[in-house]
Amino acid sequence: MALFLSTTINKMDSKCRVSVPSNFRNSLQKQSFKGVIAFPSYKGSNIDACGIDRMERISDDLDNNNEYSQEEFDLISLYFGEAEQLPFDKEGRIVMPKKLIEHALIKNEVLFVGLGPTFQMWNPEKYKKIKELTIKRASEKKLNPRLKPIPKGV
Amino acid sequence: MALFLSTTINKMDSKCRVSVPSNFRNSLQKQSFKGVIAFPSYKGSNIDACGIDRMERISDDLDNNNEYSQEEFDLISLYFGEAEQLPFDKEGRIVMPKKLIEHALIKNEVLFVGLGPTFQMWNPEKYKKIKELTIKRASEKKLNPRLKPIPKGV
DNA sequence: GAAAATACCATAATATCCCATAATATCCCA
DNA sequence: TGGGATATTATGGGATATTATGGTATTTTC
Repeated sequence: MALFLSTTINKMDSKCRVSVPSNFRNSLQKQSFKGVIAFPSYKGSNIDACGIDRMERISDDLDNNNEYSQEEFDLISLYFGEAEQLPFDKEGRIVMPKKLIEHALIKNEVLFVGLGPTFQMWNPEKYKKIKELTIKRASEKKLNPRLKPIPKGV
Repeated sequence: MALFLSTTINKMDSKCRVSVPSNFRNSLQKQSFKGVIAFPSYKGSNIDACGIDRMERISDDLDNNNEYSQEEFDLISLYFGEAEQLPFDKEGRIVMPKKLIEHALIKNEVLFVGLGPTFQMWNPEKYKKIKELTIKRASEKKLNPRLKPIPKGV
């Protein structure tokens, strides 16, 4: 499974092309579809993304595992419908579709942030605000930003 | 699991390259990503680091374990975004990103401290000060500096 | 045929490789 | 156990490759 880490800001040009950061690209290039799967996030004004591998796994799970409730099933199905398949060009760029640009309020810069098995794309300014808010809320609730004890000696 | 022990100071050159101490390198070289995962510490001006194995476990846990609250999830996600993936060059060096250099106020030397499953990187002078402070506080509180029995698997 | 999408080429900046060296650590055998 | 022989480090610098980013040409699509 891909593991996406770190944060990068890249420019989007007049043709809506953006370079996917090379460290993200490396794991995506190895997958059966050479590119990015992207959705509008239902939580906020950003784009959720991953590689095709993850989609295939979710698809298999949906097919074979009956533990999903009807609501969950419907929601996941919606996701598939909204997913955009964005292939790399020779230079490792993707073209941002208008829908996603509008949803994430992207202007001429795209922030890529790794979230482990997935990553997100943001308008850098929006991201900064949300990040600060998250930290503020966490400190108000006295959440310890340390990772929980991880099973088996991590 | 990697076990990082002892302390070393190495030089950072004009290209921001630093040799990772060979005893640290040995266990990191065996992991699936040959290099170091590094974050700005949330506690102070130093860098927290580990190998990719640890991140993969955390990532899997985050993906499969639904016990996290939304706040916790968001906070951990931030961590992934701040993580830097630093590959070894052929000589066993990593390149320190500007962000981390600034966070840890590193000049031209990097101190590596082993902390068992993880390690830290410091500006040597900062570390010295913190260390002295820690010892002073402990002696004021008459803390017994003996190691406690360590929970299983750490 | 016009507009949009895609492929192709160019380039500056950056990162990585590759080689060299001195210092240190490790080995090995008398 | 000593001490020379060998290997491994940490470190430096120049050559090479990769990235991110443009722009132009060619192909689609309707």
